[in-house]
Amino acid sequence: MNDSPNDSTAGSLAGTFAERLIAWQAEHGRHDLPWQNTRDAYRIWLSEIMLQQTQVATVIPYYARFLERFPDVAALASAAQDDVMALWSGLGYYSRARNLHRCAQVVVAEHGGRFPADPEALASLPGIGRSTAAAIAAFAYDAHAAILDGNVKRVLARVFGIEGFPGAPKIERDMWTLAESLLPQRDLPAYTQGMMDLGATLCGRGKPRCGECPFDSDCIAHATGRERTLPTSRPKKAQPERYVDVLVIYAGERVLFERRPDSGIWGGLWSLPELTPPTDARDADDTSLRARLSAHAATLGAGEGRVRSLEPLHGLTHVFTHFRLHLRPWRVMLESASPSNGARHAWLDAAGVAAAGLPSPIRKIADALSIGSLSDGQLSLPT
DNA sequence: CACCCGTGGCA
DNA sequence: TTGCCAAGGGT
Repeated sequence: MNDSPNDSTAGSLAGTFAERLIAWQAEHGRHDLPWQNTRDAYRIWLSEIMLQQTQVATVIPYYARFLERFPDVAALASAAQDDVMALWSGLGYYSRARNLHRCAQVVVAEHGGRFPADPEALASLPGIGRSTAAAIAAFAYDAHAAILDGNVKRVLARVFGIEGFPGAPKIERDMWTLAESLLPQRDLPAYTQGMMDLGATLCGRGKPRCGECPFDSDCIAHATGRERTLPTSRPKKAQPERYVDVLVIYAGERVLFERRPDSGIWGGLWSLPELTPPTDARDADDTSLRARLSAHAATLGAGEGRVRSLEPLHGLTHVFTHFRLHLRPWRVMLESASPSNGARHAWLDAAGVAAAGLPSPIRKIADALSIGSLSDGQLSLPT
């Protein structure tokens, strides 16, 4: 189409972009990832959700465990949320797991258990946005739809010399338009996989291997020596520090856990009771701080006056994308457990802790204290 | 539109 | 050690 000598570089390249990419993918792309070589929309969907903002190597073991436990959409739809969260525990971005669960229920209830083939219908489901919808539709149904993930943004920014942070709304709009314009009329699965593979292998963030790239001679970034500066990096922002005291409240062999609300950090996971210290009372020797922690433990665990001991444990820092969290665990020994703590609380033994979905740093604390070291326990938490 | 939401690997 | 960010979506 655009192969006349008068066309711009981008126009000329655009004419052969897809066929070059598809040829490269067949020869050098990835063909044996666990979620490839299937047309099962459920398996494709599951992989796409897990792969959102998450690297392939991290996803692989989670994907295998998840499929074994929930082999089809009906099994997932009928699962308990705690079981879903437990299998997702450690993957991060836990709204993905809650949306995944809800999506499965919607697919069963409103689509007869079959994922829709229309990208727009897919994108209306929980946890599926425009790019994920296009990936599912292309891989499962050969749909003519463009993805725009981190890989594609990097490839487009370099090959077409696009300046500006790809997360900025204007740049992103332009990239969507470009991505749509480059789509081939056929071989959508190979093309889509090729975009992902090129961005993940040759055209990676660090040192792109331009000598092996099918666009070597036409890539603007390569031609102008901008491989390292494109795509434009995200504007820096100061990351806040947060501090939290967490209570490891023992009553005999059991430890008190509480379920976090669905919204906010670690939504839907089981965690330890926590208290945010006042800015002027972060010292472990602060009398008012210890009194507050003790009172909170007593209220949660056993009523006033039943706290036998309170001692600070070794702290840790957990780094998030958007802030740093300093956790200071405290060991609290109670004389006896309160019989009722409500639906948001549970006294867990080692097997219960092993089976529960915990945030990573809380899992670290539990491991350090040898809580939940029995790894074959069944999940038994209140609903 | 701006911000929120995890974790681990790697330079 | 610190910075960067990966098969993004929701609000």
